[in-house]
Amino acid sequence: MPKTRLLTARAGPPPRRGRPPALSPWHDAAARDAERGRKRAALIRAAAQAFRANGFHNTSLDDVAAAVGVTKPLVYHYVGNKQQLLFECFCTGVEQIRAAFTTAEHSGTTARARLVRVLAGYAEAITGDFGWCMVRAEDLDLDSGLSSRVKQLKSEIDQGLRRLLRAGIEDGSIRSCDPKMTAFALAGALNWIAHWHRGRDALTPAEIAVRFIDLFELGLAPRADRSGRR
Amino acid sequence: MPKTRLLTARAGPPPRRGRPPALSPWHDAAARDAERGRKRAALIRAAAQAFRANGFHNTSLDDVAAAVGVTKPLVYHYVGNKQQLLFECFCTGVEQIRAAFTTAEHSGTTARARLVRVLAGYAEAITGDFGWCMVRAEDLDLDSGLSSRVKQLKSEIDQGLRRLLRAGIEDGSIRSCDPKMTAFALAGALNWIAHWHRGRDALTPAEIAVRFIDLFELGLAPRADRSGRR
DNA sequence: AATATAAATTACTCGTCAGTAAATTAATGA
DNA sequence: TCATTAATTTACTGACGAGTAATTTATATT
Repeated sequence: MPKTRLLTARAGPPPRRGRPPALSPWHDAAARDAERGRKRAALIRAAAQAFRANGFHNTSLDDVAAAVGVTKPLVYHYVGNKQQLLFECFCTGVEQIRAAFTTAEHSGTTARARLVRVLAGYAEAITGDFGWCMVRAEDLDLDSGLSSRVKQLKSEIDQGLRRLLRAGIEDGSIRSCDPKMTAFALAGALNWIAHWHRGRDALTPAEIAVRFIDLFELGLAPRADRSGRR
Repeated sequence: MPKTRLLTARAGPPPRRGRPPALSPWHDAAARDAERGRKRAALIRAAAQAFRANGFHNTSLDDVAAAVGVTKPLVYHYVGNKQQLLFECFCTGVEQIRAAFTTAEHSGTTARARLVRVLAGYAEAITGDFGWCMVRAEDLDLDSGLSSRVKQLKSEIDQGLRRLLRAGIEDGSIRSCDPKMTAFALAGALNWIAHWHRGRDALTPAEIAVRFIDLFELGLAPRADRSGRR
């Protein structure tokens, strides 16, 4: 794992880089804040990668700090503590999935078509850096406050899937089924990708999604009809 | 969680219980071995329950020992170390899934029917005490020796699913599909049950399996034909 | 009875790691 | 140029928990 070193190792603020600094204090303050945001994000991403590679409990904050070329106390400077760090990873991942929902919401005619869009975006998100944290991170590792927020976020995604399923049953694009169990099955299959997918896998996330969706839409049993074919 | 206390807390061998001891040394030796086996199994089961409840890293061996009314060093007496304990939990769970395969192997006419049998047994196993260990235990927590054995066992299950899928495509009971991705999707959906299922859930494992299998067999898209209907 | 062996305990060691206190360096602003 | 604030470090504490040594208690064997 190459050290990304997006954060400076030397003490003090980072050297100005690129264009010469405008003297407006406004600009400077904004730039500094942005810089801080970028560093924080880099830290969180590095943590997510380390957690995925070695697991949460086998990753020390020293490891995370080293991965980004920095020392542990700085981690505390950017994010409260280890739990918080995991939580941030989780949120970042969830955000991607929410984005998939909002994108799909306003696209596609039938609810099934929208659902398919969501599933594709979902698969993309799971294979990303934060997929592991979203899926494998245990809320058992978070104390009640953060744990319940995680459950809340997960539940929202679940509800989103169920809603689409119900809508599909309404508009006739989806066979009548138990929305709760079906949502669990869909999410489970997709989440599981985080367990086996590695960067150098034969299939791209998009290709994986296509095959999964084919199964979900058409099922294993052969079809005499052409219904559901695109 | 009530202490099961299947192991005695007093020092020394357990008090003879039930029928008076036959004096045959043969019988006694066998009985002692059996007793030891039962205690070992109880320990492993208690560990699996604790791991599921609190996670592997949040469960100390003191916890496990206490759960069974005993002290830590005895855990080492029965099983090598913490990793080994996790590994044993894993194996116990896998054994149930293998049983599902062998049962299904000799039943059902079409490969799809056999697959459905396997999936039902799989779902049962996942909801059991050892489901969590099978599914959520990270091989990252095991050092290379045990880790590779775990991977081996998982792979065998995966291959079993793929083989059934290929057989189904051959005999026409399953639509043509990518066996690898399909096996991943099926296993993922089922494994995920371990994440959300709790003992006091509305549906029994069997009922869950029925709904999952319905989705897998028939898909989300409405069917004009009756193919695949039972 | 005496000895060996197994079951279980108490009481310890030792490493790791999350989290913190205090110091340092640099930039920003008056 | 001086003071303030942010970024970053070094050097520490304190707890927890895996694993072990030595010991006790009971059963089995001769």
